[in-house]
Amino acid sequence: MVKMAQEVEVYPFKDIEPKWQRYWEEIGLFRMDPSSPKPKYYCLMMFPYPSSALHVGHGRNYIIGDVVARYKIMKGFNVLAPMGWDAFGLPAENAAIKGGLHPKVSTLQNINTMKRQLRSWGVGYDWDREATSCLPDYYKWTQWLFLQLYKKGLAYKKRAAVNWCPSCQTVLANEQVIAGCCERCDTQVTQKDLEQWFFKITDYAERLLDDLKILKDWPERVKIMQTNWIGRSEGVEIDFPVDGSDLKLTCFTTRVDTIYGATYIVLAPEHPYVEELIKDSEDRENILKFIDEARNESLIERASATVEKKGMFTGRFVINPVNGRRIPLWIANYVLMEYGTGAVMAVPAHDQRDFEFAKKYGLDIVVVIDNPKGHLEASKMQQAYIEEGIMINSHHFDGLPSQVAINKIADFMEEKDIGRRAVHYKLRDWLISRQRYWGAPIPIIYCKNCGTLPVPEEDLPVFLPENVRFKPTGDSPLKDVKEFVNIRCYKCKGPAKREIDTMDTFVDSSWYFLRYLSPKEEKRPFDTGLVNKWLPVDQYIGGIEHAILHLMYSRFIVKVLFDLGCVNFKEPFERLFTQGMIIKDGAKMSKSKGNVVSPDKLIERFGADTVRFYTLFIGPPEKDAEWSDRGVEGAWRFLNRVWRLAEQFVEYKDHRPHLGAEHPDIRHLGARQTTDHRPKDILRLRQKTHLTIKNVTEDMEGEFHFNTALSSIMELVNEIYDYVGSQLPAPSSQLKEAIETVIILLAPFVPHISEELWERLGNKGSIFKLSWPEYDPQALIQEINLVVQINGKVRSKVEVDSDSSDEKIREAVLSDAVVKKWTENKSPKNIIIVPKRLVNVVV
RNA sequence: GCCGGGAUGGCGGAACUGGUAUACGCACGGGACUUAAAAUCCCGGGCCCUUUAAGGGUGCGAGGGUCCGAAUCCCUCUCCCGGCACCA
Repeated sequence: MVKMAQEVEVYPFKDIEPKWQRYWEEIGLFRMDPSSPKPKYYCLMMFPYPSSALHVGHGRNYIIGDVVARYKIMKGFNVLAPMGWDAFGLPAENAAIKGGLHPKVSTLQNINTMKRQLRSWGVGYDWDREATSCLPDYYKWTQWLFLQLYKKGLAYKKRAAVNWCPSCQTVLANEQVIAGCCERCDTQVTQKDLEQWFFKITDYAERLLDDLKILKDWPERVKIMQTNWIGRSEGVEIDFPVDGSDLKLTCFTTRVDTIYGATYIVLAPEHPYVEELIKDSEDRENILKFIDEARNESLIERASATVEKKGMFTGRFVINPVNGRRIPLWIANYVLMEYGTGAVMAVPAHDQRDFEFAKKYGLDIVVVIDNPKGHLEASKMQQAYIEEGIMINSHHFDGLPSQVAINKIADFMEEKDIGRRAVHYKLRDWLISRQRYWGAPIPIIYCKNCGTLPVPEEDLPVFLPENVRFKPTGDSPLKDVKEFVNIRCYKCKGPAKREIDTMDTFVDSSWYFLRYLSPKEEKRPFDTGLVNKWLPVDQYIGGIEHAILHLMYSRFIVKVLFDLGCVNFKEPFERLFTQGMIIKDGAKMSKSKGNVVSPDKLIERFGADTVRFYTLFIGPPEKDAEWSDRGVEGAWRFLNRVWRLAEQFVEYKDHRPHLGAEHPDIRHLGARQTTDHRPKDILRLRQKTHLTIKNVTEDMEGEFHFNTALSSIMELVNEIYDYVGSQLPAPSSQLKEAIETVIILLAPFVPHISEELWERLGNKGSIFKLSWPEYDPQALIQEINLVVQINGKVRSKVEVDSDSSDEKIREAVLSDAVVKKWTENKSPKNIIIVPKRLVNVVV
């Protein structure tokens, strides 16, 4: 760590930073003005869960967002940059169970800590619009949202095998299970049969997929992840009559071209027909035992492709409807009830899983698609042939290419009514109930007479009782709160019970960006007029970890609201930016790993602007980056360098003596006199100034490559130092412009020091009231160095005017001494001139 | 296994639609200032060979190709990171 001698003169960030933070609040820099005629810009950061303290990794998100907001303010937009709190959730409740504070108390405390931290970073928000999801004025409307889905039939309760986290003592949505483990605590997830509330997101699968095309400014990888998660497959559902029974088994396949090669059918152990089908089997006991074992395999075992495929013959047969072949019916652990129909037609010759299974249990293998590169012999195959080919053993489809047959067979089946085209998705419905306390109560009551009833909207909110006993039981602690649970039915006035589960916090976060437009609204969740004016969000910024969860749920909820006529847009987020993580010692920062870098200490030592600068300079913001304390010092040095430069200029401006003997730096600068190139140097300085404006603006408008934007500004500062250092500069408009440009371009990144220097240079008012500078294309044109290559190798350079004709350039190049040396005795075959870049002489 | 993304000095990373590879910063070496240090300012640097100077060769994970010219385009391969993972 650095030693910081007290006597060293450094810029006074400790005075500057609070001063300007106060000033921005006073002038309401971040207060959105509803009556402004300026174009709107909704800049949204994913609202955080209020944990005890932020580290520099969290800071990256807010700093990036703050840079964007400040830049857009300078570009003349009416910027909306709100902030809120995703304040329900497990950690606060778990802390309470361990004997800590009540979740409400700890959450509100954490919010205060985080607000202080955000402020100390110089990150600005329109705090009048703050929304906190754990407060009744917010969750009232989360409950309202539930009721809307309920009314539309999009919220329903069903008994199902669900993911259960034994550590969190609650169910999880499919999206919250990562490789068979809980996304929060990494505990292995088990299966439980429970009655749970779901949102019918599967009804929106097609639209969630299709509308990804609208999202042009989303990272491709996020769209791909969502596409894969939705998992659309086109195929055919085929009915297989069970021999000696009225039952029909329907199988879904994407490879109907292989139907003639189906040699057996496999059912999932959970398939509803299993019981009926095996009731007369001699082997019934063993089959039931097998099913039981398969169902008890953990998710991780079931999900893993490497687990051994196991199955049992049911003793029954089904009829392949295309050829009348009687084929055996099996039950196997590798068939999933949740996907397709829970019954699969097996074609061992053309599916690797079926192939392995058939080999293991001695089932028939029939080739129906031949490899054009060499005839397939079922008995000799080492693995399934899954590619396209020529149809064989398939009656009148023989000889067709399989990719043609696939459609013809589907037509044929629809004609004969033995099958039909169908689309299936991997996406499952969203399980939203949680057996936990710290969430929005699900607004449902159960009446013995009237059944399941939604709480009337006028009775919202269903208040979350505060006086509860926290214990990890697997049931919501609300179960024991009698005055909460036991109520009268509003219909029959008889005794009724409230739903005791609360909602997944992802429901809270699926609509918060609408609440910001009218956070104090009491009569409705949001002001439709304002929301329609301000949405979609122009720029959304957050972590890649939400690529599927939050971002898909929000898209779903907005589409539901669109269908309800509550909003007039189909997608909530126009442009998405996902920033990378900050890594320390090779790992994500976390308390348990002990590698957390606290921003508070760094701000204390170097100031917020240094932390901001380094965080932005560390690398491209969408990529992960390794934190380096040394790098912070580099940022600190640079800001001091800017400070000294500007301070020096303040002295010029005032015509005060600037070569004071006491000040070694300036004495030194004055002492170095070289030949006077001033007119040329001044042009070069102006060129660099305008080139920097161009580069920085392009980085701001493009992919947010703030690291290169800052590099450009540093180059300009170096150029100014060179200019100032090589002569005794008289105050000039070009030098003034260069220094002012540095300060203005730096403003979105390091706002405190920029405001202060701007003021010290004699300007009034906030630097953010200026408009962003535009570059002068004329300033970029001047004499240029053309690189001269001989046969593609750099050998020399010539200086020419930027508007020289090719003829002139050719002349200049051929008369160059180095070129002459290399082309001696040879005449140039070809001379390639790349305008403003290089000349290649081919000999 | 499938689908993405990536590999550039000692390190983080630049390089516009193919056109001076290594900008900017960190670390390092040298110098100035200083009693000294810190801070600051200036200079230096891919690697190899040669050298008084200058110069030459080579170099963007590996190998090949297209082109006057390739980090960038094409083919083959290696490794790393992320997502999905028995989806029929």
